[in-house]
Amino acid sequence: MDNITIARLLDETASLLEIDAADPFRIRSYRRAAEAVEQQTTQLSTLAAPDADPKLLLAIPGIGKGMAANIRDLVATGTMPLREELLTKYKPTMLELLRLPGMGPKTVALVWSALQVCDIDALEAAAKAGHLEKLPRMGTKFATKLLKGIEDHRKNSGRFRIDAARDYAEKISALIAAFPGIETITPAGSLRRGRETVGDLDLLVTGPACEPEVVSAAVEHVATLPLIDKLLARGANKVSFTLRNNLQVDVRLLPRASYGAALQYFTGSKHHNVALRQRAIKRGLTLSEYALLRLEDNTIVAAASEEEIYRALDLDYIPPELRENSGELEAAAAHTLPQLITLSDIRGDLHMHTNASDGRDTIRQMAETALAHGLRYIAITDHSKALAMTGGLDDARAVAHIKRIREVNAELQQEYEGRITVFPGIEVDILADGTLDLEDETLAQMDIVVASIHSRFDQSMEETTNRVLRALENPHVRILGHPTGRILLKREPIALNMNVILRRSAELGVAVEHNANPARADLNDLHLRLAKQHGCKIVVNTDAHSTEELDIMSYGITQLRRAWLTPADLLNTEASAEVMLANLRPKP
DNA sequence: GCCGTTTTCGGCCCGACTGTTTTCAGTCG
Repeated sequence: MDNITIARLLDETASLLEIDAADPFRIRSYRRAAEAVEQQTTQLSTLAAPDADPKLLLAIPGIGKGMAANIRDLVATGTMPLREELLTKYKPTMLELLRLPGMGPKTVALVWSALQVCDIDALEAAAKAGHLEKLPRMGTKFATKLLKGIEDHRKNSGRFRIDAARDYAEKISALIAAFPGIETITPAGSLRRGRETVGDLDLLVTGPACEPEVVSAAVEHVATLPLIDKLLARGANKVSFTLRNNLQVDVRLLPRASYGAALQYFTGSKHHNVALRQRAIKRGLTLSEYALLRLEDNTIVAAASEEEIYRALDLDYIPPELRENSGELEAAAAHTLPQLITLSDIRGDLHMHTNASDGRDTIRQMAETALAHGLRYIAITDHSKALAMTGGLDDARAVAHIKRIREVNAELQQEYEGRITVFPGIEVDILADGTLDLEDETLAQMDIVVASIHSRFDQSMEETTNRVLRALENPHVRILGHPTGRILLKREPIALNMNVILRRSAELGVAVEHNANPARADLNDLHLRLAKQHGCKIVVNTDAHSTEELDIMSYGITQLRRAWLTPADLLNTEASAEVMLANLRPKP
């Protein structure tokens, strides 16, 4: 049993305990343990083996005697007594109910005890039949909202966020690569195009072991991978299967000679490929997943690499992120494709948290990791007091925190000879009426004030828009944080008039943030293009809560590339911290 | 359940907001 599975089972047990109305602190122990397990780099199954030193498990923070016993049970038997006991009282499908908006553990327990409802279909039926309204503290409004939530959930489920998909792709690729004679494994499809979510995983495999006369052995290897849940299909050079989480994976093993054509074909998008094939036909050629052929005599024009295929069609190479048939073919023909932004263009990150609020690491740790990532400047922007659960800072603590940030900055400036600058900042909360939850005098002391919405996602579009507009008028606000408030796969974006907000941001010189977090991938390509049109200053930030999360900048870049953005379109590509700061809205 | 210790038990993040209320439980972050 791998760490991820152990973590998932512990986390599920925590949810079941919640439904069981158990001691909240006990529940939190299970959640903390799950997180701790997930972050371990060594496999716990070895530490939990009967002959292993029991101290090794206990050395992990968050794992005590009880949890160590749980983990040993999980590794030995695949389950544990508490989990089994809870599953006699509740159903595993109830865990899915918890993912619906408005459904917490108490409500899940209530519909179970009162109506024997334990899955989404039954809950939907109960809501439609008006049964929910007879329950305490539930009315028509709740039922309406719930039905909408179920609809959204159904629409999204079955799709996986790009970060999860990429993790699975890497895991599977490592297993496939173990077979001798396999050289290259490339994820194709929407993952390669950098879509925010993917429906299934396409993995293209090549190398000497994929040549037609020997490929069957490699196919056998893929078809017997240990993490396969259901084997769906197995052909001469293709294997399809699903993982336990229902993610479908299609693996294709192809000879080197046609790898480029296959990669092009399976990367898509469908519309891009249709347009590309039409272009081929106009030139007396035909494009398939095997090769670009001349129609009259079937001779191969190009097949081994994507570059030569595009070149043979009189096109510049089109990066996968642009392949949506939205003008990229015309631009490639006219040699006017933009020089897209890359990760190495990013020189600063202006939104991150430390252990002063809900982050995990210190100012110094964040700064040193940022430096190691090649950044020249960062802003520490912990939460303000309205976000109480994060330990958000009130005015006094915020001011004290600035002082610490300045001290650390002074130390780092000396140690690293000015290669990294740390700006003091805050992520201030935009309250329901558009005011901010800290005093202007406090904000005046910050170099970077990021204003974000964290509550009242139910306001009307007009109310929310006005709320943001009012916040923008505060002269201390320099960055509008995660503007659409979207939590991918979980919540719709806030209903607001982005056009108006982006226009006003541009007028005031307030930068708009593209949040790099794949969960919050929140300005979509349309918004980003609109922001560019309006002349907005755009920044891409990680919103990191730990040093590891500084890695997620790469996901933000992918989305910027999809929006055709170049380094010149971003503010935090500026090499000099001072120049970047001077380009932000001037301090009052 | 974990942790830290004053080795035996008390502390462990909490405020905003909603829908249903006539004073608050439940959800969310």
